[in-house]
Amino acid sequence: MAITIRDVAEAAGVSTATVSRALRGLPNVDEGTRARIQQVAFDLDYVISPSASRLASGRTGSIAVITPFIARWFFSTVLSGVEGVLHAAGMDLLLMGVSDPLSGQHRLPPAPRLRRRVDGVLVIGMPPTDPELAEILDLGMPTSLIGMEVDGAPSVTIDDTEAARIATWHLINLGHERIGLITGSPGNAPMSVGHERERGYREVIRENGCAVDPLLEAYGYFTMQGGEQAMTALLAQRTPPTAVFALSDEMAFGALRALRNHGLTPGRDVSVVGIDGHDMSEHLDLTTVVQPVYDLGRIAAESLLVQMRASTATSTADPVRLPTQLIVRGSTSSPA
Amino acid sequence: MAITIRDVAEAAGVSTATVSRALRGLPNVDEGTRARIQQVAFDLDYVISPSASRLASGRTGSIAVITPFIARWFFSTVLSGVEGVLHAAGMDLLLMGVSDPLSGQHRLPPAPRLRRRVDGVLVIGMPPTDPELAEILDLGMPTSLIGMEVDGAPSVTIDDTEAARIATWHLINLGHERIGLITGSPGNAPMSVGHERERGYREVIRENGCAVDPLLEAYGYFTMQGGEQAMTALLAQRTPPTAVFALSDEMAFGALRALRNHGLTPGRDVSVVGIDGHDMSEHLDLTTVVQPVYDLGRIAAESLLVQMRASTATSTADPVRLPTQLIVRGSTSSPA
DNA sequence: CATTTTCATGTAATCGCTTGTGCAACTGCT
DNA sequence: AGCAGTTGCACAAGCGATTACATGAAAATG
Repeated sequence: MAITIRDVAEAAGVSTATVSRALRGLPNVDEGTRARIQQVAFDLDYVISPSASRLASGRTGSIAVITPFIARWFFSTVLSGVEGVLHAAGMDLLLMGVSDPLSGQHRLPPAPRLRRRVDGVLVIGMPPTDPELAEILDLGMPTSLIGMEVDGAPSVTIDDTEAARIATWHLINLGHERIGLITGSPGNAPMSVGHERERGYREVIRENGCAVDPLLEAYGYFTMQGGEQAMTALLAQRTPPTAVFALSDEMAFGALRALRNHGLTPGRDVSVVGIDGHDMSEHLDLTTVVQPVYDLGRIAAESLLVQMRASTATSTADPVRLPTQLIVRGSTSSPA
Repeated sequence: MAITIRDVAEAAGVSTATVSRALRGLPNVDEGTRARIQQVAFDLDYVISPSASRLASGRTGSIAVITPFIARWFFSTVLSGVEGVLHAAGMDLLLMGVSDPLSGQHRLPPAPRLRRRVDGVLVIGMPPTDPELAEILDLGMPTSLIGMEVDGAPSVTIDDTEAARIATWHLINLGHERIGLITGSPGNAPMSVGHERERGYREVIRENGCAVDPLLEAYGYFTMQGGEQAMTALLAQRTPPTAVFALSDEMAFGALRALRNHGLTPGRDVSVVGIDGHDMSEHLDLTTVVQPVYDLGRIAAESLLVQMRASTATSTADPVRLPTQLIVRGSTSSPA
C-alpha cells in the first residue's frame, strides 16, 4: 500500500510525532533532524494523507466557492482571482454551483453540503435576500461575500449605486434627456446589485428634473439576448430614448446589436453605456464603468484567509468597496 | 461538539455500523430500522464527517479539474459542464489552475497535489506533450482528458483537423484563393489543438493547389488582442489575403476589429471564419465552426464517473470525438 | 553548584467513520 | 422437525494522521 507517516518515522529513526512536526515546519524540531526527515520523506515519495490529517486536526484546508454561474464572464473572472490566492495559500478550492448550468433551475441548497467539509466559504453574486445565502451564513463559519453586501458579513463589492450614478451622469453631461434603462428582472431583490444600480440611475434622473418614466425601463435579465430584446422594446416606443444605460456590459452588448439591427449606429443615433469592463467592451467600443472583477475575487479570498487565521470570532466585518472607473468609448456621445 | 455517528446510533438504539449502512443506503438493513435512523439523524441535524469517512473508506469522493485558464470562455464553459455532472453525482469538485491567472506563468506541477486527495482527474486543454500532463497520467488514477488526445488515456475532443478543414473549405468554396491563417504561437506542440487545426488548414490549401505561404500566417496566441495584431500584420502585406481563418473565435474577434480599424468591412472586404461557437460569435456576425463545448465537459465528467465505477483497470480508452458544425454568418462571403 | 527553563523527542489517546467477521433469528425446503 | 441459506445487526479492528502530556538532556539562571 501507500507510504504512511509510520514508514517515514521508522526509516528516519524517529517517532511519527516528530515526523509530523518536522514536515509541517513546526518549531521545537532540531534542524538536523528535520532535514533528515525531509530527505527520507522525499526518498520514499511520501505524501501526507489529507483525510487522516483532516480528521485528526479538524481542519479541512479547503474553501468552498459558491456561485450561481460558472460560465459567465463576471463569475469566471472572479473565480480566477479567488483561485490564484487559494492556490498560493495551499488551500483546496471546492467549486459549487447553486443553479443548474443548463436550466438555471435552483438545486438543493448548498449549506448542508458545506458542513464539516470546508473551513471557509466564498459566495459570489447571490441576491442578499436569498434564503440559501442566509443558511450559509448561519453555518457560522468564516465567510466572505463577493458582489453583495449583507449586514455583519465581510464582503467585497463595488459601490453599485455610485457606479450607476457615474454612468447616468455621463449621459446627462452629454446632454441626454430621455435616458432609457435596461435592468435585470422585474423583481430585483432589495439590496441586490440590480436594485442598487437601478437606484443610482433613478437618483440621477430625478436630480436632473427628468421624470422617471416606466416606459423607459426594460428588462434584460443580465444576458446579452435579454439586453437585445430590451433595447428592441425601447426602440418600439413612440419617443424612444436617445441614450440607454444597461446595468451590465453583456446587456449593453445586446443593446448595441439591437441598434444595428434597426439600422441605427450606437453612439451616433443612440448612446449606450454599461457597467463591468467586460473583455469585449473595448472591442465593441462600449462606454462602460469598469469594475475590478479579478480583484474582487482576489481580495475576498485574501480577506477570508485573514479571517480564518484570526480565529477570534469577532471578525471586523467592514465591507470592502473597490473603486470603479468610467471609460468613455464610441458608444456614447451628445444627442444629435 | 458536533454530532457524530455515535450519537445517532445511541439515539436510535443501534450500532454505529448499522447507522453507517442505513444512511448510505446499503442493503441488509431493515427498512423500518433504516427509516428510524434517518429520522433520528435528521432530528439531530447530523451530517457525516467527510474526513472520517474518507480515511476509513479510502475514497475521497472528489475529483480534480485541472485547467490552464479559468476565466476564458472555452475553459469556463467546459468547467460548467463538468460541474453539472459532478454535482449531480455528489462528488466534490476541486479546481486547480496550472498557470498563474495574471502572469500566465506556470506554477508547480499539479501532480503531487493530487495524490491521496482525489479519486479522479479531469484535465482541460493542456498540450499533449506537456510533461506535467505526463506526471498526472503517471499517477495511475482514473483520468479523462478534455480537448486533447494522448495515447491510452480516455479523452473527449472534437476532430480539430476536420474542423479546420471545414472552415478552410468554406472559404475555398466561396472562391477565395489567398487565405490567411491566424494560428496560436510559434511552437505549437505536436498533437495540440493548434497544431491539428493548422494541419487541417494546410491540407485543404494544398488540395486546392494553393501554395502554403508563410507570409499568410500570423500568430494570435489564442487571444483577442493577439488576433487583432495578427490581422493587422496580415493586412500590412503587399497582397493581403482576401479571407482569413482564425483557429479560435476569440482571435477571429480580434481580426474583425482590426479590419474595422482599417476601414474594411468583414465579410465584404475580407472574410473571416473561426472555430468555437463562442457566445459572442452570433453577436459579431462571425462565421464559425461550432464545437459543443459544454458537452465536452459534461461527457468527459460522465465518462470519468463510469471509469471510476468500473474499477477494472482495463478501461477502454477509446477517445470520444464530438461533432462540429459550420454556422455561416455575415463575416464570410465570396471575394469582391 | 543546585535549580529552574528550555528544547527535542517519544508515548499514546484521540479524530469519526467503514467494514470484515460472527452470531442469532428467520426463512423455506424436504 | 431438521437443515441449510438468508437476513439484520453488533463487535471491534482498523484508516493515518495530530497533539496533549511526559521525559530526559542540555542550557540558563542565581
